[in-house]
Amino acid sequence: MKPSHIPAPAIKRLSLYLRHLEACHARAEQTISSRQLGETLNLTDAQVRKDLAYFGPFGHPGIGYRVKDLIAQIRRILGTDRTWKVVLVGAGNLGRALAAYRGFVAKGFELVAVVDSDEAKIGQTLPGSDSLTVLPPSALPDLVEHDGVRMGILAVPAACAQQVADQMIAAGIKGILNFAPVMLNVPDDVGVAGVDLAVHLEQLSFRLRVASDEDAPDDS
Amino acid sequence: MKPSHIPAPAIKRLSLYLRHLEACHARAEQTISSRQLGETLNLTDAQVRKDLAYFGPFGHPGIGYRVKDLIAQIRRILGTDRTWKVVLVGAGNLGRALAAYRGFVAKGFELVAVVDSDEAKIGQTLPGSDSLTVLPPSALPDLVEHDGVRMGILAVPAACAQQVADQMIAAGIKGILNFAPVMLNVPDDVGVAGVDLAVHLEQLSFRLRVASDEDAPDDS
DNA sequence: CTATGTGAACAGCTTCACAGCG
DNA sequence: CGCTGTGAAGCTGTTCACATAG
Repeated sequence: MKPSHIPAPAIKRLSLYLRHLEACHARAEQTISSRQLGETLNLTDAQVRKDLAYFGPFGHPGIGYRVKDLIAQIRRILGTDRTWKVVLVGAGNLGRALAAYRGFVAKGFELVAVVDSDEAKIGQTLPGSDSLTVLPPSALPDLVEHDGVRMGILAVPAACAQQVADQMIAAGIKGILNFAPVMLNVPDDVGVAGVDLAVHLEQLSFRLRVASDEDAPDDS
Repeated sequence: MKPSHIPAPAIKRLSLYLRHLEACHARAEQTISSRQLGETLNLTDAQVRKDLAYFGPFGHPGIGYRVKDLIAQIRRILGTDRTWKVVLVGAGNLGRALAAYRGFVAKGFELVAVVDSDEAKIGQTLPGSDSLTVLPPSALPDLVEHDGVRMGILAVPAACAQQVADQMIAAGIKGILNFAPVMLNVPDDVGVAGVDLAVHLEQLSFRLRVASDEDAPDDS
């Protein structure tokens, strides 16, 4: 039986396993052991086995995991065995880049629309993307109801992020990938993942500061 | 005395505290209690106090924390009281957007150079940025030694990410913000923070899949 | 003999509860 | 009183060690 509660970090690692498994599959490898899968990602073999065992007995004692099967299983678990339609909200610098960035297109996500509240941008066609035209925010409800969009990427300035997020939620969007450096307030049934560049850079800064210098360590 | 080991999650929250404190400062608020600071970020007051107390007794019993002072302290802890010079490596879609994106410029980081190995891109001037010209990878050692660059943002295709990271490390870069969907192999004295869009989207996908209970619950 | 799946031991992070200070 | 700083308790996630299967 599966545990009712699965650690959040385990879900994150599932994505990493999938990434590596896809690389193995491309190299035509048939099976992989928990040890092999773990050492690429600096994890113990026990960690890998436990993560996978949360979801089912996918392995074969004495053999390991069949790469092809495990890919299919993890995709099913993560929900990327289907394709999720995604709307990009915000056509500023960051938004335009994300529209042109194809890194996630082949991985179960499809960018089907771009929305911006700036009158001047509405109607523009974004270069690099599949000729996506910038739509007004009023198009959001239709995208959800008619086009089956469930997820949105939020790439607007911090000052209006919460307000725009509210519009997205009101339209029926259930998952938001937030690039604005603010903590979004959302209902329980809406998922938020935050990507804050400043936070990441600050983490690095902290590591470098303690590693390299100690001219002014601090107090006493 | 301060504990020799500080939990990594605490460092991450420090960035979030800083973000909120800056907002408070902009609203001319003088002091803030651990409870107030915590409830904006969905954290307990004890959590906030413990995080801050790892680094020193910044609070004042009966009053709380002085916003201005705490901002200065956290900046000092994170190392963003100085400005870090950053090089962007990779002038593709994502790289160009990051160059134009000003979200982190005012927060202690300054983009001073852009590097790409594509001959066709070298010499180009990126729009939106401060007239940065794309340099060849051979410029990296000079940027580190002469210009004081310590950190790099890696925005190149997955296939060459490790190789390019090795060049950066060889040049003396000590912190890498990695946008490529691969696990980088680096020495202990180099810090890596990864931003993987596919991983984040997959986390959302998982949440949505389980939230919207469905047709094929799982295995047997 | 190899490699999985898993209860038990362990470690690390968070919350609690209270002493102490303004 | 209000609020911080902090040992102690509690909980969650990771590692260990072994039974089990091929």
